[in-house]
Amino acid sequence: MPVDPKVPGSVWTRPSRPQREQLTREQIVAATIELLDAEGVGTLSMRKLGTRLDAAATSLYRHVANKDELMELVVDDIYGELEIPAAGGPADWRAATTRAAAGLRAMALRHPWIAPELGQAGLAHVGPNTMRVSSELLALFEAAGFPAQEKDRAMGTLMAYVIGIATSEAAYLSLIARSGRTESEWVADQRPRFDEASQEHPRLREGSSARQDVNPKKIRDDDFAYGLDRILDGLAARLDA
Amino acid sequence: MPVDPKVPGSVWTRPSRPQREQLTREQIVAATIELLDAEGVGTLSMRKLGTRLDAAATSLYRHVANKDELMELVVDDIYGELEIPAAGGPADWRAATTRAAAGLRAMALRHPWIAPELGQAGLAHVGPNTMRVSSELLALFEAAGFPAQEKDRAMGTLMAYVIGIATSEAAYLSLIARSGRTESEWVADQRPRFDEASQEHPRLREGSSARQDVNPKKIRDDDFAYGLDRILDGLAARLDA
DNA sequence: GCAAGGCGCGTACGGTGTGCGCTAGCCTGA
DNA sequence: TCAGGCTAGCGCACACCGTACGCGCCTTGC
Repeated sequence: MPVDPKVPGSVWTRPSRPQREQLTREQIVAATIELLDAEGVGTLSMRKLGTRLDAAATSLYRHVANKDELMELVVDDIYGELEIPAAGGPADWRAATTRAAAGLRAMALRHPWIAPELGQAGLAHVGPNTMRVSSELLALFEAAGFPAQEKDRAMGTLMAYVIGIATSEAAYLSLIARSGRTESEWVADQRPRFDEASQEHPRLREGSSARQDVNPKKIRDDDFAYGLDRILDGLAARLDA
Repeated sequence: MPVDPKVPGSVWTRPSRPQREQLTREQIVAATIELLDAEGVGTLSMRKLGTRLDAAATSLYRHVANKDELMELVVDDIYGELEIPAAGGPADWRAATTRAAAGLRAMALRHPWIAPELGQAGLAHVGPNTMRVSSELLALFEAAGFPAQEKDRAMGTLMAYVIGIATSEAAYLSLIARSGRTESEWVADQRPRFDEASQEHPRLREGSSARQDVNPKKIRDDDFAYGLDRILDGLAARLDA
C-alpha cells in the first residue's frame, strides 16, 4: 500500500529531520571538485552533486546562484592551489617564471577539466584567488624589469601559452583516461590509425615516428619546456633592448 | 475531431512524402556552422538543427554518429577556411608564420565558439583539413631550418599560444555579444566593477588604466602581435644557434 | 514564548541526446 | 515487370538535465 507523501505520517512515527549540519558554499565547492576530478566535467550534474552531499539538488541553489556561478567558484578555488614564487631581483626572474608556469600546468593536469574553463575565464572572472595569482605573476614581470606598458603583455603571452598547451594535454589525458588504458598503451594502439590517416602527409609522421620509443609523458614534459624556454628567450631579448 | 495519427489517412487523402531532397552530411555540417555562428555553442541542439533543415532531429543520426562526431566534422570544416602561405626560403619564414598565426586567430574570432574545441582537438581529431593545416605549418618550420626533432615543437609552441589567446578573446567577445553592447561600451561599463574588485591588487589596475582610452580592439590586436613577436624572436634565436 | 526569516525539499516544467522500430520510396536482380 | 531488400526519415519514448516555485520545519533574536 503506497503512502501518499502529501499526507505526512503522524508526528510520532515520522522521524524528526535528521539534523544534518548545514550545507555551506565551501562544502559544495569542495564536493564539486571531488566529483569533477573523479568523473570529468561532462557528467557533472546538480542532482549528482546533491546526492553526494546527501541533499536535494535544489537545496544547492540556496548557496549558489546557478551552475555557471558554481563553476566560477570552483575555478577560483583551484587557483588557490597555486603558489607563485615571490618576486626576487631581475636575476632569478627566469627561474621564478618557469616555476610559476610549471605550477600552472601541473594544476591543470591535476584537474584536467579545468583547462577549458581557464581559457574562458580571462577578464570575466574576478575571484580573489584569480586576482591574487595575476597580481603575483605581474609582480614577477615587474621585478624582471618590464616597463608598465609591457608587463601585462608579457604575462598574457606566457599565460596564453601555458593555458593553450595545458588544454590540449588535458583533453588528451582525459580521452585516455576514459579509454581505460595507460598513456603508453593508448599511444601504441593509436599508431596504426594515425599512420594510415597521415599517409598523404608524410611530414606529420616524421616527428612522431622518430620519438616512437620515448616515454610519452617525458615527451609532453619536454615539449612544454621547449616552448616555455623559447618564449622566455624572446621575452628576455626584449628586456635587454 | 482530432485525427488519430496512429491510423494514417487513406492512401488517397494522404499526401505522398513531400519529395524532400536528401539530407547530406555536408548540408548538416553547413547548417550547424550557421547556427553556431548565430547563437553560440551553448544553445545548439539536435532538435533546433533538425528544425532548421526541415527534418526531425533523429533523422540527423543517419548521417552523423552523434553530436560529438558532428562537432569534429564541423571543426575540420572550419579548418578548411584556413590558408597557410606556401613555404618559401628561410628568408620569409617569419612573415609566413606571422600570416599563418594571424589567419588562425582570425578564424577563431570569426567563429568564437570554435576556440575551445580547437584546444580539445589536438591529436584526437584527424580530419583531412586539420591534417593539411598541420602539415603545411610544419613545412613552414622545416623550410625555416628547424631540424626534424624540433619543428614539431616549434609548431606546437606557436599553436598553443594562438589557441590560448584566441580562446580567451573569443570567450570575452561572446560575453560582450550576449550583453548586447559594443566592446567599448562594455569595457566602460565594467570598469567600476573591476576597479573595486582590484582595490587590493593595485598592480592589476596600472595596465588597464594606462590604456583606458585606447580602442579595445586595437589593444587586443597589439597584445596578440606582441606575444607572437616575442615567440618568433625566441624561435629565431634558437635557429641561429 | 513568540515572530520572522533562512533553509531544505518535493514537485514540476521545459528542455536535452539518442535508441528503437515503423514506413515508404528507390534500386536491384531475376 | 515485379518482388524483395535497402535506406532515409520519422514518431515515440526514455532517462536525464537545470532550475523556478512554494511549503513547512528549525533556528535565531527579542
